[in-house]
Amino acid sequence: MSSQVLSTQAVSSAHDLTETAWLRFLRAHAAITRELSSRLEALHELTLSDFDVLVQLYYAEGRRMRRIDIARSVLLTASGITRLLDGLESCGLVAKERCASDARVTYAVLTGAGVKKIEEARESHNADIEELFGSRFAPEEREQLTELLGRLPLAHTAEACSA
Amino acid sequence: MSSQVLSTQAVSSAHDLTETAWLRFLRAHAAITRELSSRLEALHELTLSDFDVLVQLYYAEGRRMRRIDIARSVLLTASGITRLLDGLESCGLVAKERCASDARVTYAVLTGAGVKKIEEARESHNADIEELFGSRFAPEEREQLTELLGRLPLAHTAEACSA
DNA sequence: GAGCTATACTTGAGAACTCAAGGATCATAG
DNA sequence: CTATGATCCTTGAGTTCTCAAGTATAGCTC
Repeated sequence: MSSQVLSTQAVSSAHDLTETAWLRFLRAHAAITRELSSRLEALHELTLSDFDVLVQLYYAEGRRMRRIDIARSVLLTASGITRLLDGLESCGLVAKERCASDARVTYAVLTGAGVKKIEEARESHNADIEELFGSRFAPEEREQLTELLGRLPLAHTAEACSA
Repeated sequence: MSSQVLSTQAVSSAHDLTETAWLRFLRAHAAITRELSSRLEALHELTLSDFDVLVQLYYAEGRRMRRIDIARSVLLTASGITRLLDGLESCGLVAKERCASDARVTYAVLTGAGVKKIEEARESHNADIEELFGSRFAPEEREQLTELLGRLPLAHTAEACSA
């Protein structure tokens, strides 16, 4: 790490290489999410997590999901989701809905305002992602990168999303 | 995103590809750092950020750095560093040191205990990184990945580290 | 149908940040 | 030498999470 690790030259053993790659991964994540979330906040008053949840709901069947499934798909804890949805509910973007067959679960449903919001926000946000992330790579590099990243642990996401 | 975006099959346009790659990047980061930091905490009572700062100091000249430079290299704000170092100082891993030539700056210096701590922690932590991240890739894939990640915005890290 | 365990959700307390503001020192320009 | 502005650091307040504990419901087993 430090000087050696982030400069390209000192890359030598397989081990240092892993360290370099990991450090770049970490720093890039910090730098990009910082910028993305500040833009998202400024333009749409949404957190990156808010946005993430909204998009999950947007694509879900009936634009509705169990809270626990949201938690798993965006990698937050159940209690994190409770608090996050509290916010989105008080903004009128999401509503609660009881489940007929299981009284333990409450669905989160996207409201009309929520749909509108996410459609607006997605435009600028996708452009930002393209600028800060995607545009760095040629088409076939994108595929490579996507494939490589796909080998990393994604926790429950893959399962939750391949359903 | 959602179903389409994280499954490999629905990958089609360049745009969706960027979205997929970005989502994988985000989720992988969440999943890996969660696991890494829980192991680090359990074995060594260190945060991922603590560790990061400690390693930066470990490799710095004289094992000493200005707080502002630490902030830039690990991508935290100055105030975040103040609080983080407060913790490390009260654990005796790091000490303050006045700068002779500039009274505004206080250095953070790694103590003997700090050196020992980081050398211990690095062993298991590097193994964890290898397990959760590096081991997913063949040697030449590591180089590819490292190169690709190097094109992403790393904020001040590159400058701070190439010095 | 009584008890057990598992699941879904919420809540209180606390960790790890951020931002905005303030204090101290430095560097420069007049 | 003195004002001006930049830089380094800290602090108070607020945000967004987490973990642990608690409540309520479900389903299974005997």
